[in-house]
Amino acid sequence: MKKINVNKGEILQRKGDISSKIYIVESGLLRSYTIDEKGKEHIYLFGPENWLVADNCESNTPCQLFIDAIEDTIINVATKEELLKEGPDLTALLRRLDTMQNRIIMLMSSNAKERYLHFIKTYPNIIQRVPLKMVASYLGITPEALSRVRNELSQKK
Amino acid sequence: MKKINVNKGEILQRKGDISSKIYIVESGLLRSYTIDEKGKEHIYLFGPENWLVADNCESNTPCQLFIDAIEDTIINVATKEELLKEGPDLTALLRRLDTMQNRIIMLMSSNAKERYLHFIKTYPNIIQRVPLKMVASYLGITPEALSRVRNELSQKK
DNA sequence: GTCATTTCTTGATTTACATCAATGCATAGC
DNA sequence: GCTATGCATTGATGTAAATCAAGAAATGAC
Repeated sequence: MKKINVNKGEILQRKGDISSKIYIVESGLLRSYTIDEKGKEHIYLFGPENWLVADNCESNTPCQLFIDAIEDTIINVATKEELLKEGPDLTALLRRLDTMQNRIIMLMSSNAKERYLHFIKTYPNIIQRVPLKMVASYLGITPEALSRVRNELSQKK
Repeated sequence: MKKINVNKGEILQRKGDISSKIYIVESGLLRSYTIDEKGKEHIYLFGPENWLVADNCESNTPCQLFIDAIEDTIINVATKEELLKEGPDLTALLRRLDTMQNRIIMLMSSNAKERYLHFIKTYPNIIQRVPLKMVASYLGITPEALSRVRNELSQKK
């Protein structure tokens, strides 16, 4: 488990890499994302303080996700093997599954506005720290659509 | 860890239940799903042989998912506490995370046709066993949309 | 400071999919 | 057997969000 500094913009892992690294964020902000065949970027996860960021690819298979730093970030790096040996943090693992479950349900049942409202409620601190286009990418909508949703919501107040 | 038989149509768990049960499918087919505020059903997971089906809700918080049997099914039931004590199957847990990761990426980047093609490639045996409307529900599209996709694909051949 | 690049917004248009409605086909119950 | 219920398909219409395009505003480089 090695502590390292990552500069804003630095890429830790690329899609296709064979990597079994796990990043635990101490401070700063990471993100993991894919780029699809049409060249569109989709953010899979924001990794703020205390989050664990990793691709779930099996050992020796190519990763699906890019991981980079949105802010200057301090992380602890471990290999999956190390983490498995020490006995992984089950609570964290289950919380992660819970996050993913919520995300899937949200993606299947919510429209743009509902997704945005859910996001600002669940991650109130993230929205201040990233450009809106990244929020849109996380929500699975376009920046234009997000702009209109936000506009509509501010009208109402 | 108790082995029980479940009849087709039987409901094992309802949304809102406080339950920490985990179902490991020995034979047959379970499904977990939610019903949103608009009354629409969204299938979260199909659980065929050897799959683990459970809600990831924390202990003593209400579940989000319904779980029922699509076929007559034999399952092993454990509580989360039991499973944690015995040391859970980490490989299974990671595979599950991988499945969820793929699902999220698919939901964000694929249209109806791509989702369907991905589904029949990934779960070739499921499609024979469930009504198409459940496949549609899993894919996050309507039965009508699925019907049109399938129609279009069969034209091409 | 200026200039360049990226981000955000606004409007017009298009498109994929949902919704609504009707009909055909099964399967199950009696 | 017949009737009822659920499932699948097809067509017509509606709609949320994508796409395309152009400016405005913010950010960063020098």
